[in-house]
Amino acid sequence: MLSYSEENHLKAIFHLSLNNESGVSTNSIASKMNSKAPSVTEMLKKLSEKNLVVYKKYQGVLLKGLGRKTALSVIRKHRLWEVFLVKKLNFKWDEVHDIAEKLEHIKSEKLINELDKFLDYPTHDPHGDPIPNPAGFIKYTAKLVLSDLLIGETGKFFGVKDSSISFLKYLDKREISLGSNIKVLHKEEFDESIQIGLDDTNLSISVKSAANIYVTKI
Amino acid sequence: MLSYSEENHLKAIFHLSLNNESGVSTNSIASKMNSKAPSVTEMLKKLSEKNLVVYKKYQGVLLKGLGRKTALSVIRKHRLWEVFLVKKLNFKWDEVHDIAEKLEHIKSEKLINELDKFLDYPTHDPHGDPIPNPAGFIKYTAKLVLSDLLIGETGKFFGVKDSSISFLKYLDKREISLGSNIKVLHKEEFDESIQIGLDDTNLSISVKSAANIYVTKI
DNA sequence: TATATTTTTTAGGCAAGACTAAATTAATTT
DNA sequence: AAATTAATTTAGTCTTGCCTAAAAAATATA
Ligand SMILES: [Mn+2]
Ligand SMILES: [Mn+2]
Ligand SMILES: [Mn+2]
Ligand SMILES: [Mn+2]
Repeated sequence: MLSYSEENHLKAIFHLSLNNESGVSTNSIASKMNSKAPSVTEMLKKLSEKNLVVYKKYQGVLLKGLGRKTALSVIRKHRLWEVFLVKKLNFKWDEVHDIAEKLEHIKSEKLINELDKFLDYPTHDPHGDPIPNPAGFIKYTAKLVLSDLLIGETGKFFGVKDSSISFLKYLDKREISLGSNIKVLHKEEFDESIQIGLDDTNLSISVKSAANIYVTKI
Repeated sequence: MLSYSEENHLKAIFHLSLNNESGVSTNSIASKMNSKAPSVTEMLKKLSEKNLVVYKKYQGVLLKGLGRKTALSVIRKHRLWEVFLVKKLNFKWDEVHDIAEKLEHIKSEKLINELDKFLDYPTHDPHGDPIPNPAGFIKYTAKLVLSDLLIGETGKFFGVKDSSISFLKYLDKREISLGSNIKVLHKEEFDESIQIGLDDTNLSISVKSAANIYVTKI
């Protein structure tokens, strides 16, 4: 049975390896986990010992079969609990992450599969991230970002890249919510701000914001 | 913020103090927690330092205001989660305890109060134990046990004293479930077994079983 | 009441998971 | 190709939570 810390390290490695197929660095893990490099090194040795990762000194780390499967199982739990909190317990999408960080470590096949059923097999969490299936298969959507759209194009908002509380609250305030159709009306040359049309209202957002809004072109 | 172990010790002290108002012994805590006396002694010092318990060497321990409140809050979470598992996720009453042992330590006022609301403010857990309210008030029912009833009397089954998996499964097999009306038909002198009537069926159970079935006389 | 037994505490140790400071290796610059 | 800088690992330490064995205190018994 893996410890919370072991599971969290596997999860961090999984997320980081999506942008870095060649090997995840010690420092990047430490920074993602708000810990320090020596703590990570020690953990990598242990995970390697347990055959969950491939790790060679100074070379970075990658997940092996069971390590990857474990990471995906933790992510599955995390996201299903987030759905539960939002759909059943009236949480806002900016309130669920920290609680899901704890819930994701409760190990019970029956618990998570019954929860999945109870929620009617959701495919995405409240931030638009896909939920791995019980076998650890995860279905990604091609990641286009609002700032990639050209003037005149419209995208459907399906997820956030940055899911920090401040960004989520910012989107709430502007009533930009998952599923909205967003049309790019104009791009300001001066400050790169983007004019968008949302239902019947128009508003202006920064490139930085636009770069954190995943859309599918429609 | 208290650790899981601190919360578990407070909970153990609370449960033991119900039968022992003068002070809970180190050994009784160790035995309830499947740990050893020196571990308990150490924890009692810490809890005492934090002003959660009254502890004097060799004299046993009792909860103080905040210690008691914390214990009740953990018990509230435990029992609400058990209700959730049975009522919403199709768990049997013998399958919920271990998972609730983990869930009870997740600290979020909003989480537990929304869960309470979602479950429609249940008053008892799946084993018939009362759920403390948010303020830590707990409503006990006078505890009469089936073996206390005289021949001819009928009791309504409202809880189990022993909630071990084996006893719960035993009751399931015999279809003795919470809410049933149980009539004492006969007490066998030879082996002290008790004949009971349940709906339209009669069956025989041991005194030991009968002594673990809480009833209210009707 | 003195002795034996039981209970509890103290002493000392171990493992997990974190840290800082120092050493080592790798990568980048001059 | 050195020299400098950056990244990583090693060494050593700390805290929490557990343990066993030994000592001390309380309780029971003769
Ligand atoms: Mn999250
Ligand atoms: Mn986590
Ligand atoms: Mn329970
Ligand atoms: Mn517990």
